[in-house]
Amino acid sequence: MEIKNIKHGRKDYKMQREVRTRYAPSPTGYMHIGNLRTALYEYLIAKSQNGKFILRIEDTDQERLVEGAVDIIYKTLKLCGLQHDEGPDIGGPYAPYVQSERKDTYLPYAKELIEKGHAYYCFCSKERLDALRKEAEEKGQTYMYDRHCLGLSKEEIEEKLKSGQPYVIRQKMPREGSTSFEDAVYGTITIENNMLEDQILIKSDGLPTYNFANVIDDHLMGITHVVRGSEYLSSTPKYNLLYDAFGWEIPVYVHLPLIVKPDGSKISKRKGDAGFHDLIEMGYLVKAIINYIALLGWSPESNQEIFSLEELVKEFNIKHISKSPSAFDMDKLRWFNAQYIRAMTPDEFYEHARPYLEKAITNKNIDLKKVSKLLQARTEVLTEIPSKVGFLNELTDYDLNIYVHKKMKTTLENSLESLKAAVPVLESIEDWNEETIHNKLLELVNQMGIKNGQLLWPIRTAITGWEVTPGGAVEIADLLGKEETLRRVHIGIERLEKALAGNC
RNA sequence: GGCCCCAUGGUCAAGCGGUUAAGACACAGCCCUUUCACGGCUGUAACAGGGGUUCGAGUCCCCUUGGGGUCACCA
Repeated sequence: MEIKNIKHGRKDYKMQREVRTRYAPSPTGYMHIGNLRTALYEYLIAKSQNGKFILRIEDTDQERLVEGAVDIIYKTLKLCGLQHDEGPDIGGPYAPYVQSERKDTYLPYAKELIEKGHAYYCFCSKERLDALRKEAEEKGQTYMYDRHCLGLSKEEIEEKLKSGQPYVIRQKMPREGSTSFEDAVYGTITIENNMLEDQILIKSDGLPTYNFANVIDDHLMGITHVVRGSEYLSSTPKYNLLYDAFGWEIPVYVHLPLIVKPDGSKISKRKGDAGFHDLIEMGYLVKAIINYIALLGWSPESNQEIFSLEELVKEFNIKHISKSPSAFDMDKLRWFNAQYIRAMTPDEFYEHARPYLEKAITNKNIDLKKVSKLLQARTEVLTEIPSKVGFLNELTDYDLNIYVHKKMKTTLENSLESLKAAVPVLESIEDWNEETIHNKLLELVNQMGIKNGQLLWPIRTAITGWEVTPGGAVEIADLLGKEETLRRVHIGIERLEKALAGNC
């Protein structure tokens, strides 16, 4: 009862403490979409409680280091607006924030553990370990370190140390009982202690393993909420044993469900799955990506779907994080992207579309801004722009059958009539713009006593040569200009006449 | 294989013992309309299976099945 009260008091204290989360990537050069979401949630958890978001680089595995990877991390966080409050590039009260630069801080803690009886030196060679592993495998057993070095006497250890024999430091796990912990999303998790291996804390190169460094650094840096992927769920008891051995307060754990591919398998760089930067290159907007992944594994209380980062900060709540893995759905991302495109002002969209338009449209007479207006409601992903505007450059050969449209009630014959009738009307337009073209053409429709489509469909067909185009006859005629429009209409007339004559 | 976790339409998901089981994407149809889009409306579609508990179970418990994670001197 008393203990319970103490714990309770501690919890209250914790609630008053400043919330501190950390994003702790290892610099391997690829921004996995799941990692990004972890960073996002860490940011949201901190910011929604007026806390701090810290960036820490976990580079204790020097073999996996990738040049420039840290810059990718900075760049991505910045692009996404996930501005950290402390980190290697901006410093902070707990610097340094790169684990390789904190190399010397870990060993003393490991030694403290040895003194307390929670860890021990191990001099086993890689060969011996491999042989052990192989043997276990052949017997169909689960390999676990046999504690060979636990029995070493103090003298033996001294001697080996003195002779410079390479060593690691292992955590000594309890062999009986079980360890439970509370996860903010998964609830209580219990694992039998005999499932816990005497994991390595300090590697033979003197650097700590993740398993050790994360505990030391999280404590030293005052991290209150440890947020990470659910793959760490089963090793969390090991970390808690460490916290307990040191007498440190255990942080709040927030394990996140995985993001998987539509077929349920996990996303991997090796299989060529798209990372964050690939999505950007594919024409997706940063804000759309953030919005989408925020909703992959978390849901707001309302039915709102479109969220700015600021709104997410307001709405985010750990309680609504789900436990089951979610599939990354490109279609839905596309939809979000389209939503963001439509929400832009015409000028904003133009700025985004311009690079694509400039590359795709070689016809210098075309007003790109007008094209951009036509495209905004018809674009879901920026990269699809080029495929929609080719007809503006030049009129290519087209199948005359596209003049025939059932719903428009157009045929080769009446298309020819319409085009012929349109020529003098178009020629008579002095001030060539959408309004004048529109008015004149509709006037003609009235005169001819036909439906709009019967005149406009053939014109659009003649001046584009495409069955489907962004914009109708009027907009496109305006874009092409009077001369080019008439030139293309005449080509249409010629080709239709030829075809009809041939048929008779 | 041992251990851990998960399980509502094709996908993302709401739901906290009593609901006609939301909403979104995708799909289909209709409307708008000079094509295509946009927009609007409508529709198809789900509680994995079996046992309990309860007056009553998607909601709680157990089993089965399925999926995922984890078992490194990687994180």
